[in-house]
Amino acid sequence: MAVATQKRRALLRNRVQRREPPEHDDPELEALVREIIGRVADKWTMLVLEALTEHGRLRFTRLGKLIGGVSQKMLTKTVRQMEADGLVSRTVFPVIPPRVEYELTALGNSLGESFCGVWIWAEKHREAIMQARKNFQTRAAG
Amino acid sequence: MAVATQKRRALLRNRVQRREPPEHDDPELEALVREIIGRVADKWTMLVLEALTEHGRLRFTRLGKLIGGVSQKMLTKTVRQMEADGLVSRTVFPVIPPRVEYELTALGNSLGESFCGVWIWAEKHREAIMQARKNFQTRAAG
DNA sequence: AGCGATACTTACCAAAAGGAGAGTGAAGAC
DNA sequence: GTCTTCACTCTCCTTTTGGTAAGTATCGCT
Repeated sequence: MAVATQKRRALLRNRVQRREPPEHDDPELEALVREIIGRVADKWTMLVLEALTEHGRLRFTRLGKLIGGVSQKMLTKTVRQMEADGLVSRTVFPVIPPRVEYELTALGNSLGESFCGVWIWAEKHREAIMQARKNFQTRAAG
Repeated sequence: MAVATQKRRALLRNRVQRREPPEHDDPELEALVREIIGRVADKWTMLVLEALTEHGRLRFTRLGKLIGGVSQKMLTKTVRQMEADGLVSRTVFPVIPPRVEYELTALGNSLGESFCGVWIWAEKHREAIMQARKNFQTRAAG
């Protein structure tokens, strides 16, 4: 067991160094990883992740304003799911009016770091993408 | 990934120093980046990305089988959008029966590399997530 | 003549996402 | 006594997503 874990760790390290996506040999594991990815690769989840990474601990309303364009319903839903997955902690202060603070857990923070590469990619390549879209448009029209 | 994190942190620090909240610092750019992220952080897009990263050039049907559980409709839609964004190239061979091959462009490859961190995160922390879910369940029940 | 292969497209339908707006509850300010 | 605040929750409604199944086109094979 310990040996297997070690082997697995080494494998992951190598993958990172080779910058290759993980291989999925075990179908059960693969399904699980996909389910996690599917959940985490969601627009609102990523925006909450970003806001909390940038601003640390936040109250509900402020979090919503920082994200912008999110309805209370969706914000509640997203943040609750993230709590269920252990990505954020939710602290309720028993005062009136209510005060609830959200903060990334260690797990949430590590996810934020992993997604960081994608944010940078988007910023870096936005012009290339816009150009690609234009080209596609004209090709489709012609 | 550590380098990427540093870069992002630096970027964020600059924003803070300039006293510009993210939603007001070039709203056009911000909106664009979010739109890109929203498009790219999609279940099927990520799975196509994975399949093409792992297996290189692929035909339509094989791509669908490798992803598994995707309908023709969604595969077509996803792959077309990725083509429009310049992430994949689509090569049609004028033969019968038709032969169409999909392959990542340089841009698509770089995105795959950026997402790599997320895949590894999901694999690495899947147990922590499962545990968090269990805890949340029992807490919600109690 | 009929079948299979391939990469789609289209029509139809169910489910989920998500927005708008109203309601809640209890304390403190006016 | 009414208003405000906050973090929701609930209902109603529209939009989007996505699955299923059928159709299409053309060639070679039998």
